[in-house]
Amino acid sequence: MSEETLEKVYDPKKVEEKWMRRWEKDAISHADSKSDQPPFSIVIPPPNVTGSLHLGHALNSTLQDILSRWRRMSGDNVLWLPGMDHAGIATQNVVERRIVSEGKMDRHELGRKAFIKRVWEWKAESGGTILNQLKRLGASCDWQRERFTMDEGLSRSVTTVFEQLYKEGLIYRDQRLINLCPHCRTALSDIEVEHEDIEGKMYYIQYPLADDPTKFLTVATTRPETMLGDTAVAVHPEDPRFNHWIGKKIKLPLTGREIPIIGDAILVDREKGTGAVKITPAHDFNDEKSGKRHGLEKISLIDWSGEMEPLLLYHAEVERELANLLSYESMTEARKIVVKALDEVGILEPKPEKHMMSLGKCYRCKSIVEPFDSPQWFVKVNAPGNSLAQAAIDAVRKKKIRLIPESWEANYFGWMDNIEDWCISRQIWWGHQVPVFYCRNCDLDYILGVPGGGTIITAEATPIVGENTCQKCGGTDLEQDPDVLDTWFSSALWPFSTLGWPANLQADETKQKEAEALLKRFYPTSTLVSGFDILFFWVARMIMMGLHFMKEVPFKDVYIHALVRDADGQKMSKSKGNVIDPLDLMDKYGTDALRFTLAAMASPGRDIKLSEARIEGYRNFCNKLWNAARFILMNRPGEANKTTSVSELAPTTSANRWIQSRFNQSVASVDRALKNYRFDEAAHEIYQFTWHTFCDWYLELAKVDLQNESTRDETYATVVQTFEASLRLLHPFMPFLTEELRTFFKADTRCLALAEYPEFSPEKNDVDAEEAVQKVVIDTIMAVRNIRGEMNIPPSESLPVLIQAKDAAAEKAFEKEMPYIKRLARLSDVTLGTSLEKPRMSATAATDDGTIYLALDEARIRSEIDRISKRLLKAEKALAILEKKLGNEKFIANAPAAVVDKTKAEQQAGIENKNRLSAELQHLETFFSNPTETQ
RNA sequence: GGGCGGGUAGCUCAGUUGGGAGAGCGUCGGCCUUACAAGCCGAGGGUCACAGGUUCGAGCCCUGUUCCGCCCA
Repeated sequence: MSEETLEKVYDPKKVEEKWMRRWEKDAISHADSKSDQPPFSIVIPPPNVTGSLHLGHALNSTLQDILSRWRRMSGDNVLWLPGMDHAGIATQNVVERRIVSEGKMDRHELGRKAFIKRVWEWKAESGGTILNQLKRLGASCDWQRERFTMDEGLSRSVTTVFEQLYKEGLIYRDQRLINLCPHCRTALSDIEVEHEDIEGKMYYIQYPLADDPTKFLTVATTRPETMLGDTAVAVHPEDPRFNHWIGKKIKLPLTGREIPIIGDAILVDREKGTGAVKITPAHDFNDEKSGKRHGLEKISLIDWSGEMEPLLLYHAEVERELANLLSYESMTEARKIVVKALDEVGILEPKPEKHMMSLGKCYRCKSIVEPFDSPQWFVKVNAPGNSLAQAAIDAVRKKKIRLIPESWEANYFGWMDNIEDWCISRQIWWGHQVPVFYCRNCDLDYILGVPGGGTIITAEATPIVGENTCQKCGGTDLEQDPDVLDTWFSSALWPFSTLGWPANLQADETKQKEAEALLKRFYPTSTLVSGFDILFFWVARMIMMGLHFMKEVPFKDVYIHALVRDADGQKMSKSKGNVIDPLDLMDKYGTDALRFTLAAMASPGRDIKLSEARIEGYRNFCNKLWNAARFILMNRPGEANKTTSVSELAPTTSANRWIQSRFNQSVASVDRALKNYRFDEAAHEIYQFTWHTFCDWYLELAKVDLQNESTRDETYATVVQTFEASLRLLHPFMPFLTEELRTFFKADTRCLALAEYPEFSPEKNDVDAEEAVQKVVIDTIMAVRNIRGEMNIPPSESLPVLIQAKDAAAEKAFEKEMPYIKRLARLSDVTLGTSLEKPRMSATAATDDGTIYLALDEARIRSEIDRISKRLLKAEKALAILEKKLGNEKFIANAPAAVVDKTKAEQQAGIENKNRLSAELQHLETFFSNPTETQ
């Protein structure tokens, strides 16, 4: 290919798809279960099967891809395992909406079996678009090993885990309050409830004594509608106002019931409210605990839809007229009705009082959740002697698992120390059905049909787990538990279930061997990359399950990244309408630019406010590299082939030696940054090197050597070598562009993705070359440019200068590097020497090795005076700080000698600089006091 | 109420053994310098939220105040 075919501007669209296909064809990311290379494994946080790529995924996957590509190129046997989560509630809702739109009422009309079939059909048709989007992002997952939380193997893992935990007593069934989402009609775990502070109203209700209706206790509540389910009123046992009433009875208003007054020092805070508290154990978590302490009955009022249920109202002995009004009303409606009824009786104290209260909402549908009394399955997380949580805490405390950034540890410990049992049953259909059965013969009374379809099995039924027959009667007529497991239950097993655990249950011997090999090689996985929002949902539970079943941590490092927000720092959400679609950004700026932006902004512990300006900047970076490649191709010797062998190249020119040394140091920085998960630092280092060091300085210097017959070949070779190596260094961040560009310089049939990552080697450091170029070339050129810039001397105006070298050695150095200096500073003519006669009036600049004189015509003397004045002011300021420091005796006495010496040296240099500048200034001013002398 | 993170240039943010205040974008000035105007060269811009303390020395360590964000109760 020649330069004619390279367009002036990089167009990502033309190359991205090609390389996506090529990587897939070459299976660059397929891990070898038998390879002896060091393993490196990552399991992807499985996106929801219903999902489509958002910026969170883009960030998460970009970081994983950078790690994967980096380790792969570094010689590791990399497994990045992709897959999806069945996302129980979310998926069920999606499919259910479709059914409704097709004219059916709801899933119950379809029936469970048919519904699940429909979900699978939906998945086959429209599920998993996100995986293709990940491919577009360049994700180098091992696509041949894609898994799904509901696939056969993973379902086997789920059943195995459930049965074992049950047999260990770590899974149990209980009837208690859980969080009910009335909209999703299912139980939620505690962390699936989001809390929101809202301004509520406090109601004060007078509860009359049963034996003396003239006396009453006033209770305060934010939820008056639940009073129909009260089973006691509590006061503080040491509260002299009320404690003599303990043991008496209350006639519960609006009902036919009498309830006891009890003393409860835990529940009642004497300072707050009225000092008397209504207890509703079926509708409040704290009341349930108090009820348990005092043996109170739980009287529930609502059904699974969160509506007032007539039979329950009857059981609660609610006055019939009121019960009729309340039947099938939501809690919100019920509140209005009950408040009105209380008011009519005249026992509502009118104290309109605003009160901040916390409202629980479903994390899926944002409906208000209700505490609901029902039979559910739980995982016991802190069983004495067999505590899942304690093991998970210890693993992090003993650094078997590192959280990065470490600051998340406090959060992790805080949550784990207070963790409560995990409610894992969900009353939905899409998911792993609880692998528990009940005997229709023995427990028929406990298996209840629910109006509108479905089954409820009460807590009294005896679970049959891992057996085909009833242990009591030997019967085989079994009914499976209708609930399904929390989606997070199966994703908790992801790091080992995806590798084929349990291997002994694989279908055949080949599969078993493969599973064993995978587990042995890739578990524990190396790194988990996760957003902090699922630290508890997912990460903590993987740690518990991994430790329990594999006896080893599931991953060694957890890199926790932040949220991607919009440019104003707002969380992106559909309802706010501020969602930025990463695919749009990829279309507009190219995938590499987006990836690079995300990596460069991924500073630990800080949210990413994504701005398009930043992406645009990195789009420009892509273009810069593209044009560097164009330039290099333009300089390719006609007959040269692509396989420039430069591995043993020992360059001789200063520029060539310099760039090799500089590149080597960049490699070290990038390596250090990546090892510390500092994606931002790695990205900045590569950006800085390729743009400013390689393009801005080196290529400009190389132009000189390329025009010189004797240095041409080595220079072209060095240019290509360094550029190609830079592409490799950059590849994990910008896979598409780097692959494309490398094809012009390497006839390698392998992808760049499989090439070697640059390695730092101390012997490649070249201190002499670095110093020569920095001091003699760069400092000099910058000095001249500063003069030009300040005086607006255009580059087209070539300048003659004098360079006064400070000694013979310096003179030699200037002599040697003069071609670079002349070209980059655009000098027409240079007079070099150690004792030159300087021009009468000139602009001057000093470097370590000499002084540069630029003859001035009269018109520019004024601006030179300005320029020198500015510099003098700066120099004086800097010097003053140093002198103050050195004038402090305590500094001399206490600071380390090295610091003092350094400061003294700086002071010396500062003085010389200042003196030189002020002398120069004086000299320039003589022109105006005595202009004739200029001639 | 408890916990965590943050307040650094006009904007977005870096800045970890305490000793130089930095980057990108934007701004200003000069350039179509034979790869790149999505570019090149130069320049300006900050009492590092506030108040104390430790130290020879604090953006960095300690205490308090304040504002913003998040998590938990």
